[in-house]
Amino acid sequence: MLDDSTPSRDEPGAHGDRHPARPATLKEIGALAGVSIATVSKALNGRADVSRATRQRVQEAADRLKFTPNSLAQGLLAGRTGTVGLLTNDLEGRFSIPVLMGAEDAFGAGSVSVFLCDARGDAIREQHHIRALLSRRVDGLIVVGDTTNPRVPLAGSIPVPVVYAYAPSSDPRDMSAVNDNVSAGRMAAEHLVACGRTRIAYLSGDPAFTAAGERVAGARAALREHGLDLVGGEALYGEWSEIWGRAGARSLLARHPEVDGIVCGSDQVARGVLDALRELGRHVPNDISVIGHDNWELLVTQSRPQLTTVDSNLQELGRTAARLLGEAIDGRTASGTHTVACRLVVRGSTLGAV
Amino acid sequence: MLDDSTPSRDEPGAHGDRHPARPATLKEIGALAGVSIATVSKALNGRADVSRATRQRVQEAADRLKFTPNSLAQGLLAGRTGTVGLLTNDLEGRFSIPVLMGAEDAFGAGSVSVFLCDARGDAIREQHHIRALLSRRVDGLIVVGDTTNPRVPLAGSIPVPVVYAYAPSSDPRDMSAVNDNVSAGRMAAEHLVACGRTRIAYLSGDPAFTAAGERVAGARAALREHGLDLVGGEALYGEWSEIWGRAGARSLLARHPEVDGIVCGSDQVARGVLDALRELGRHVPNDISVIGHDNWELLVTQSRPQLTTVDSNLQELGRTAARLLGEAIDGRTASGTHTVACRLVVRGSTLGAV
DNA sequence: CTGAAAGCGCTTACAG
DNA sequence: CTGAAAGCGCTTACAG
Repeated sequence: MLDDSTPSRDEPGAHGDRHPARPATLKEIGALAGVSIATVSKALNGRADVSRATRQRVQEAADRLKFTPNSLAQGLLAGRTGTVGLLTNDLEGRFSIPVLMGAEDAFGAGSVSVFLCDARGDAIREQHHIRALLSRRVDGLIVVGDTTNPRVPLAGSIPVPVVYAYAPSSDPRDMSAVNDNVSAGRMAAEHLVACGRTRIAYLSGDPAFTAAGERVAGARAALREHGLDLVGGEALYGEWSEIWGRAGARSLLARHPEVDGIVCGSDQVARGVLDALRELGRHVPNDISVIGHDNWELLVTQSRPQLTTVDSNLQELGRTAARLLGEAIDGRTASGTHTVACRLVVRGSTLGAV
Repeated sequence: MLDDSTPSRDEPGAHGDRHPARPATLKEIGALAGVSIATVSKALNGRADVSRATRQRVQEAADRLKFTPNSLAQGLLAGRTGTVGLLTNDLEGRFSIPVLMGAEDAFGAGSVSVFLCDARGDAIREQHHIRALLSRRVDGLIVVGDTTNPRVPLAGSIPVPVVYAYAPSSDPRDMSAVNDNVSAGRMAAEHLVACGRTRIAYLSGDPAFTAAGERVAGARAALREHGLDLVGGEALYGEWSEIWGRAGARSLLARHPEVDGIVCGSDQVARGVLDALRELGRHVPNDISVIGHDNWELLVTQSRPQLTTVDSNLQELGRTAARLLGEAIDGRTASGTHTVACRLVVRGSTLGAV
């Protein structure tokens, strides 16, 4: 019988001996329950061949000692650690955290833990992190880009599966999980057309980003299907900023005052456009409908009016990356680029347009 | 002699056999170099008592096999894993990532790896993550709050040191690393006074946040030292949003048109204030100087003019948290609340004020 | 200077 | 149903 009145070895006063004994081991549980460590292991792992009575006795002893199995030892035996590395360059955490969350979901909370490493755009630091992660025997790696541009694959031969998220690997044989920016652009233009807009212009971002051109291409394709083309014949490129959005909108409206819809390459650009239109006395959405990309909370909910946008579903992207990685770890490799759809989020900047 | 012309067992074609043999072990290196694993271990770990010749032979063999030591095995022996858990509720990653970066710096990249877990404000999920982390035998835990409000300490007796970052633990005996919001508020007001402002108002954020009141208290203290008080006698509270910033500014200016400086509880509020002032025809900084808090890149660089603000030094906060945790892990516990200073960042919204 | 042995905490055949 | 033994990959006294 376990004597519950005896204070357990692991229950110090709340703030007295704060880090008491090292964690309990199978051996100690075995001693307390009067069985061998092999039996403790089986009992705790729910193996069939343990008597009910023994199993219960072991369980009680384990609870008494606040037993937590040592994953290191388990990992050493199993040849698998249940850990993955998430490598990012994302200084602001805008992409990494949603991707991390999606990955946690997909892996099933608890069964897999994620090492997050920020390389800060530094190749040396990236190498350090990779070495450390491999030394910790992660089962796989997710590399999150800070832009949608393809990136060079990790250097050297990595002995575990790697999935590139957001930014694909430039090697098509690698596994990548990315947004479908073409259909995102299509989605944006379709929505403006559905709002009854026919004189639609495009204010894009930095042309050095593949996402910029892809979104424009999608939008133009959609317009063509409706017998339309972009006002001015071309998208205007600048940078991913409100400043550019404001300047671009002024310039656009000066040349093409007839515009009744503007697709913006990002929410930042769109936010600038909204401010400029307000100052030009153009009403959104009555005179002009505006739509952005990204669904960046801070920008879209605080603008006047709130901004309709195309969400990148980053969390879903993370889930997809994690799923791919999981399959590869299990030997069912699905190489190549996997696409995650975006999602229209309608708000005041297009809603109620006449 | 090692024969370099023989392809090593670990060099598959770039995309052929992608995940070749499991990683090399000391045993394999020993076999290749013709020594025992004990000697391999000593040679690779730079122990003194190994002959130069042997050490070199071992090193060559290790390089040949692309040896990476198994941290799990090392951790099992050492009773230390060189890992810490970072527990956050920060959906946007705005705080977690800078804190993570600071922690990586303080720990020294490579020597410590960080598990990042997002509890998403869910106590159950937090428990799951803690169990998983303890199972992985992290050496310590950093708990990052998503607000500056004190939080309840982790439930149960955690067998490793815990440092609370950004949000302190409500138990003063715990280790916490937080901003000094009082002196941040003081800093903001001092700066406006230094700019020659004398009719200074305060537009705060959500009064439910301790940071709101602390910043106000600091600002008032600074003003009093200059024989000033807040215009209107009190700070105006609302929420942490541009919408409130716009509304608050209008209301403030209607009642106190003489205002020549506005301290804002956050950059979001300040951004709203800037927009409202512009629409009211008040020039910033000539008529009115405006200062915010947080130095949130997206907000401060895209506003008109750019926003002077008080940076929270989150990365430094992360370094401090990591340093505290490191000391606690080494047994040199420094309990209590440790404060990280903020930093004034001057931009156009106060610069050049007449 | 080198190596055999014990052991970190666990799991898994294999006997009993 | 239970346990002794081997072993995952490594480090560390301890002999030689």
